[in-house]
Amino acid sequence: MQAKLNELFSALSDATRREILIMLLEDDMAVTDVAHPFDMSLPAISKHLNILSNAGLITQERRGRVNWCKLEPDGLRDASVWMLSFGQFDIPDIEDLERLIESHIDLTQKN
Amino acid sequence: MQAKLNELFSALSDATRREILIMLLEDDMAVTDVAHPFDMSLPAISKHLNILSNAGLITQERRGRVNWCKLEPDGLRDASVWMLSFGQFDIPDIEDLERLIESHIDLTQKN
DNA sequence: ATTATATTTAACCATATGGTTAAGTATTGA
DNA sequence: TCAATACTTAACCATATGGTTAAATATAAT
Repeated sequence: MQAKLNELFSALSDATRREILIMLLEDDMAVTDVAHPFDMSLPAISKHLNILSNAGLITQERRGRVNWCKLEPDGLRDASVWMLSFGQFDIPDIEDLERLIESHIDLTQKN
Repeated sequence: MQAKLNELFSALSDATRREILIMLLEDDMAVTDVAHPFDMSLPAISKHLNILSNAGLITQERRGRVNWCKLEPDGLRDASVWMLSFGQFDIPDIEDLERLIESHIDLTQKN
């Protein structure tokens, strides 16, 4: 369990990977399309996608020569449970959530 | 903001640091006492505590020669908001939370 | 059959991370 | 004043991480 949490939080600790997750909120994507907005080589993105897969945050399904990347909605669950179990911080208010969701949308539109 | 989230998730990606946070749920602790249950040198723990401080997850207050470590309850907030904003995963059920809180208690008793 | 597309694998590099030991700095107690 | 306590800082080391380019693989299109 600790190893799994290590992997999860570690996967989330990189901004590129978090952006990829946000992009995948919109829709499933091919690896090349995931790579497009980033100023980074395809192999680099491929590595990031592997890390996200291993952490259980996405799944990849190859159809023909295209590898489709798809958000794994329950992937964040364990990390979320771990954090909420602290129960020490104020429950994030709705406005914070809304502001952040907006910013996700801004981001996906920009790219 | 991305840099802050990097720091936060990165701080949480290490099992030693997560255990320290759980220990601090019980009470504030001196550095030496934090170090005690771990099979690791004091400087190593000191580094971990710095990382937790920089991530905003704990605060340290020196009184005399003792540096008291204290959980920063709102420290997890930003990371939590980020994760909840995905809103894609099932809300963690109460039983999961309770089971995990129990396991935290077991852990602090063991040490 | 050949070429283009989509992606991964391999080899490499610089920097970051997590540990160590040894030495340094305050503060407290005898 | 001298020694013990509670740390932190410095220097170092091995391995991990995040990037690169070049080559390999598999499928699709011509």
